[in-house]
Amino acid sequence: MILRTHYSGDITPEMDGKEVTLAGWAHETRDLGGIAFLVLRDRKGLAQVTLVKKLVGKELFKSVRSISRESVVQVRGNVKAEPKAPRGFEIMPTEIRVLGSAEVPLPLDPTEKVECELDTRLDSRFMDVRRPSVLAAFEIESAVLRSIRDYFYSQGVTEVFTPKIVAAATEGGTDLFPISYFEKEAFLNQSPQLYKQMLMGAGMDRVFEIGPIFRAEEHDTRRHLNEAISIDLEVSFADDKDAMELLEGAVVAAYRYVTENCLRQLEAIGLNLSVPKVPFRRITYTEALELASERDVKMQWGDDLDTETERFLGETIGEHYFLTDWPSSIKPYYTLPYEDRPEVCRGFDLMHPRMELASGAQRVHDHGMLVSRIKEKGLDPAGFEFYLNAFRYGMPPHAGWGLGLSRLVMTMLNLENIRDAVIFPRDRRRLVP
RNA sequence: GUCCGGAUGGUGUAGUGGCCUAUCAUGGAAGCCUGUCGAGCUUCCGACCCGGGUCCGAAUCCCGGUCCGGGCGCCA
Repeated sequence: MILRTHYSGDITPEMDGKEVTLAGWAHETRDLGGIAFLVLRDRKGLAQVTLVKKLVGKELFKSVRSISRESVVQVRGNVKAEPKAPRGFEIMPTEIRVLGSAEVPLPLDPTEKVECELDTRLDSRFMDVRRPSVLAAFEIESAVLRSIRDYFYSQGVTEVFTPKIVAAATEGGTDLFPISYFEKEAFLNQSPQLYKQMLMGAGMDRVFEIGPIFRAEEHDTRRHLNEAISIDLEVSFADDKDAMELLEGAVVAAYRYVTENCLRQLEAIGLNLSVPKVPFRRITYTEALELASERDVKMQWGDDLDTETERFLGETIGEHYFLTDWPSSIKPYYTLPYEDRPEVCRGFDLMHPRMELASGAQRVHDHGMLVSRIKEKGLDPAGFEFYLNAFRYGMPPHAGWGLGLSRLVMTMLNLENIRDAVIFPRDRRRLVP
């Protein structure tokens, strides 16, 4: 049995006289002597419950005074259109039940009147999410996921799951978290990359996966976490240009869906969101260096972009853009080099002015070339056998990318810290809650 | 990892050697109040991160630790 008939946000003055039951949290109470107000909050908004002493009787009136802030309450009563009340209506209660009382003092202030540091908020995340602007960000994140899934389905992409527990640190580069797997050593996967490529060899043609990735790096910034959600796509019989179109398509689909369907949440955050225009600008790595050379001469062709250069490019360009044609030396072995100039490869990054959102590439699909690229990177092909086998019996040309969900949401909502876009973030220090 | 900054009631803060029996807001307790909507008014409650040192005297200065924030690095 559902304990409410309506959410606060669903009630309008036109429902005057209707009996409703609301359930939520005691956002605040105000006792004026002969009249008292209880503001009830649920996920869709606030509703004012008005208690007139003479109407509700001493008992019920008195009971409201004993309800602590943030206690869970159920209120049965009648809607009354009332111009003096917020949103033009109030609830005239016949019954108020406390379903879960809240202790005092609270670990933070859910009414958002008193500021609160991020660390304090994360320690009591369950209460932090009661704050309307915090809840709104996570509801928008859900909308982003929904819209991107819808977009993928409209493009004929199949959703898959690949293992997060893997045998070895086969991808080189970043640090993996080791775990104990019965009598064997295992790791938490840092990317579904190898698996989604194998599924191209499996003939699944177009796949996507939305799932966690784990990186054991010691980075400690506002835009890095050790556990993140990655939106990964891989498509066969397609090249890097096709993959970029699908990427900008997914991003714009998300922005469009949010602007059309999350008005209440955007208002709670105080954000006026506009949809970026496609196609996004394409800028080659070499062009980016030339742009940056006006200010920064430290960068040499072949270096990865440092934070300062990245920020300069963002400020100069001012909107989403693709960085293409990277030096092969700083992209992973599975990125396809250009045939006529192998020092440059068909890898790309999707950039927001504030940071990198996604990276992808046209992949190497020739078995022999892949083996030599692995060797060139100083890795041992023997460790990649399970992966390389998929390239020996008919692997189609393919391309794909991985997009950071939290970075997408963070940049969309202009959040200061990536932890504002993850309900229970895992960073260098935080393992609880 | 590294550099810089910080740690004061439940929460957010003021306070740069004595004026601190520590400021303000929010909150909590008690009371008044029939239209609040960041309600108002009265009274009360509640804090200097830990350890060592300097000094007649330390929230304040020094050393070490812990934790936190920001920058950079690291990051296919």
